[in-house]
Order: sequence, then structure tokens, then C-alpha cells
Amino acid sequence: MPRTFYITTAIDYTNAPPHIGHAYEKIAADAIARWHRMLGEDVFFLTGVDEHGVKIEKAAAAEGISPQEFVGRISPQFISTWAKLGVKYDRFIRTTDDHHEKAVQQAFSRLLAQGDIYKAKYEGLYCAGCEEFKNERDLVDGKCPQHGAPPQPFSEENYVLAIAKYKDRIRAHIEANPDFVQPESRRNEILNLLETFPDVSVSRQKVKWGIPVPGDESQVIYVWIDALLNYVTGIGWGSDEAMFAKYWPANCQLIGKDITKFHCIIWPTVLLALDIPLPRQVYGHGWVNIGEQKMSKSLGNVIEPNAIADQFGADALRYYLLREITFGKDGSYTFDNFKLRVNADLANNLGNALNRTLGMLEKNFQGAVPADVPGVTAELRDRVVETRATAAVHMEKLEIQETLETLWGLIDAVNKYIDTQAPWALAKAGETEKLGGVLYGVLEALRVVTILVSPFIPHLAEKLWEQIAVPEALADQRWEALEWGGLVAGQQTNKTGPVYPRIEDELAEAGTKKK
RNA sequence: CGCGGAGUAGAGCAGUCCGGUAGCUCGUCGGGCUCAUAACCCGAAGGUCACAGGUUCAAAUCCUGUCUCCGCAACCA
Repeated sequence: MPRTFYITTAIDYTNAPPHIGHAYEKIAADAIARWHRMLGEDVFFLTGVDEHGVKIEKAAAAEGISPQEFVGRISPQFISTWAKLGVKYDRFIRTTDDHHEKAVQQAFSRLLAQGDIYKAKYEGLYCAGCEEFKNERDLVDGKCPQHGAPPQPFSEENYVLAIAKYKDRIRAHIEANPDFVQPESRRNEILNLLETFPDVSVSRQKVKWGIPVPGDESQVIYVWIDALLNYVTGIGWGSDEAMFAKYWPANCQLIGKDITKFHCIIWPTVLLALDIPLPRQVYGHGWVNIGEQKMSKSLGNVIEPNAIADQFGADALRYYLLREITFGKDGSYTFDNFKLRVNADLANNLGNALNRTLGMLEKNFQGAVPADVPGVTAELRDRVVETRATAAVHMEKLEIQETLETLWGLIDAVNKYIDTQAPWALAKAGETEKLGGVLYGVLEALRVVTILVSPFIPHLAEKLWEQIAVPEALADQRWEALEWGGLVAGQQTNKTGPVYPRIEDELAEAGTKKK
């Protein structure tokens, strides 16, 4: 039985279409999932959407349609975007899925019966215009800035989760398991927050669009119970216990840094109360800023991943986000940077390396793979072995940027090797055997590179693979396939041209670039 | 004294946990090669690692203090 690897992402809120931030998280999760598949593990990758809640209720009302109809429009946009970006998940969960709703109600009942959920009065200031509770700091001169009227004191009876009961165990777990909260910078923050973190309300009276509280139809279950439980219901908790037992606990729960506290305090509380083991890791990644600014609708700088993928290819976006942003920290997207990175690494270094190699093979060997000459290729072979090992170490720690740096270091080495060996000179001198060895080495290194980069840029890797023309499918290549010598002499390559064309300045620079 | 992030070459960043010749990409300048997507290879210039103290044989890295910038209301990962 291969080792299992269960990875989840946050489920996105479907009150608006996906943007580049949503895409970043899914792409990262996908790359990690694909890497582990390559290692030969039994991977389950869960993602999905949160379709409940007041904002969706409102957004639907604004369009004069039902919430069901509304999410029925939005959720498919997430699905199609992930398809376009090559995000290959095993399950896409929607919080409106029947088995999920049932399991959530069961969990709620159990927590209530155990006393882990209790009833309490929630008091606050309610603005009828906004239909929501306001904080003191939201108000201007004691009035709602949107409606100009003072909100009314209001109290409602809610169901509350008893986090206090589990704080000690959560703290102990975080302290005993350094990998539980990652990156490390978030750990101390969580330990700090834990001290003062209050019991939270897990139901809403005023919201209609949600899972009803069992036995109390006047309220719906709030996001902390509803949405968080997707991570277990998505692999069968409450519906397919065998599957759940197989994959849980999750190896990696990838989320945005802002919701780390909910995933490291509320979520463990729910799990502990339900006697479910805690996940091995919660990883809070950073934001994608747009240039210097935070992305926001009000600033009007929201970037749509679809548009970029359509114009420049999904892998360009995947590569840029994974290579440019230190995983765990904030990063920024600018078109100029995007273009530079993608041109340099995908077109100039990787794509061109294969293209020049296949060109020489065609010219000198009619496109057939020559025989390895160990004495000639030893240098590259060593480099391949070293790269594979280093990349594995980085990926184990989710150092995606360093992983890509390492892989591109090998690509650089390949280009350098070509220059140093000067195959064109060998051809002129008639040193056919050595020439063959050089080209074998280069192509073999590129074969390994293709497999290694495939989790990150799957579509481009596929194109490279087709031209190298290894008979077996790229998707079937596992760790063992990275051993030197996989390329069989005599096999015919299939040169069809550049795999990734450079992004040219045709539009923006049309008037200014010409001399 | 609210919380948290950040300040490293012209630009964008890594390195900081586990002190020891300051690294990457792009850009600039010079050279090489000609198989290739005006690509590839080599070399050079360019940094008081925000500032001030301290610890140390040695500090971008550890400690203390100061300054500056950015998030933490909403849309929102």
C-alpha cells in the first residue's frame, strides 16, 4: 500500500467569481498534489466552494434570484477556471452537497448533546439597513456610515462553541508539533491569539440561507461548523467511513494567512470535540498583491486568472506565481515582471534548450536518439542526481520557490553544457560518437527535467514530453523514472517547434519601442 | 506602549531560525558562440545588508533601542 497524502485548500466563497488570489492557492495545492503523485503516493486533493451565508443571500437578492440559482451560476466559474489552470483535484465539494449538510447537522447535534455547543445571548448593534451587526469602530458619530442611522441594540440567542474547554489541548498540540502551524512565523501569533480567543457563535438567526440547526429551524449553522467540516465530509466522514479512515488526518491544509487563526483554533476545537485527530499541518500562505497594492474590488485592480491563462497560457501563470512568490510570504503580480520571468525561464531557458537540442539531433542523427557515452555525460548525470535530491528536500518543506530555482539550475547547467561541449564543432570535426554522447546527455537531462517540472507546469511539460517522444505517458512517470538512462537509443524524437513562444511587446510598445 | 509583516546592488527578491568570503532574476556594459525562440555561454560594473548601540575572534544573521513603509473596516485568498 502506497503512503497516502491528503491535501485540502480553503473552500472559496461564491459571492463573486474567482480571482488571482483564489487561483494562487489552488495552483500551489495542485503542484504539491502532483508532486506527491509523482512520488508514487496515493494522493487525495480536495477543493470546493462555500455556498452558504448572508452575503450570498444578499447578492442573490440584489439580482432578484434565489441563492440556489445564484451559486448555481458562480460555482461553475470556479470549476471551469480550475480546469483551465490544470488544477487537478480529486473532489470538488460544495457546502450544499446533500451528504455534507447531513454530516454537519449530525456533528452539530453531537456537539450540542456533549455540551461543546451551548446557548448564549449575543448582544450587538444591528443596522436594519445593512441587515447586519456593526462594531463600534464601524460607526461614524454613532451612526452607520451607509445608512446614516444609529444601529439599534439587539440581542439574539445563539449557539456558541466552547473553545475554552479545548485551549489547553490545542496549545499543547501546537507546542509539541512544530509542523502543525506553518510557516513558523504564524505559530507564535496563534499561540498569542489563543490566550484571549473567545468562544464563538456558530449559528445565525437572521440568516436563512444555510444548514438549519437541527431541532431549531429558527437558526442556521454558521461557517465555523458548516464550512470547516468540508475537510472531513469531503473524504467521506459521515458517509463513507472507509474512505475517511484511509485519508484522514490531512497531510496539508493550505489556506490564506488571514484565516490561519480559524484553522488553528476553531477547527481543532471542533475536531477534538468530535474525537477526530488533528491534521498534520495547516499552512497559511501569503497574499498576491497587485504591484504595491492589495488587490480589492474597490481599487478596481482585481486580476482575473482566466484572462491571463487565455492570453499567455495557464502554465505561464502557474509558473510565475510559484516561482516569483516565496511560499508563505506575500508577493506581487505585475505584468512586466510576469513577462520577464516567463520569457526568461520558460521560453529562453527551458523551451529553447529543448528546441536547440532537437534541432541538432535532426541535423546530425535524423532525429533519432544516439547512444549514451558515459564518459562524456558523467558531469550531467551527476548534476541530475543532485538536482533530484535537492528538489525533493525543498518540496518536503513546501519550499516551492527554492524547488523551482533548483530545477532551473539544472536547465542552466544543460545550456552551459551545450556551449562547453560545442556539439556543432564536434559535428564539423566528424566526432560522431562523442557528438552523440553529448546530445544523448542533454536530451536525457531534459527528459528528467520534464518530469520534475511537470507538477508545476503540466501543460508545457506535456508538450516537451511529446517532442522528446518517450513512448510512455508523462502522467505515469514516477520517481524511479528519474534515474539516468531512461532514454532509449534509436528512438525517434518529434520536433514540432518552440513549446513556449516569448511574450512580445507588440501591443503596449507598438509606438515606443521602434527606433 | 493594540497585532502582524517588511526595509539587502538601478528594479524585483532570496539568504536571517542553525553567525564565518553577500546571492538570484531582470536591467546595464564588454566579450564569445552560431545548434536554437534577437536565444545561449563567459566576464565586468554596481551593495556602509534602514539607523544606532551591544554580544562575539567573527553579525545581513543574535540582543537592545530608534526611524520608515505596508496590512489588520468593507469587497477580499
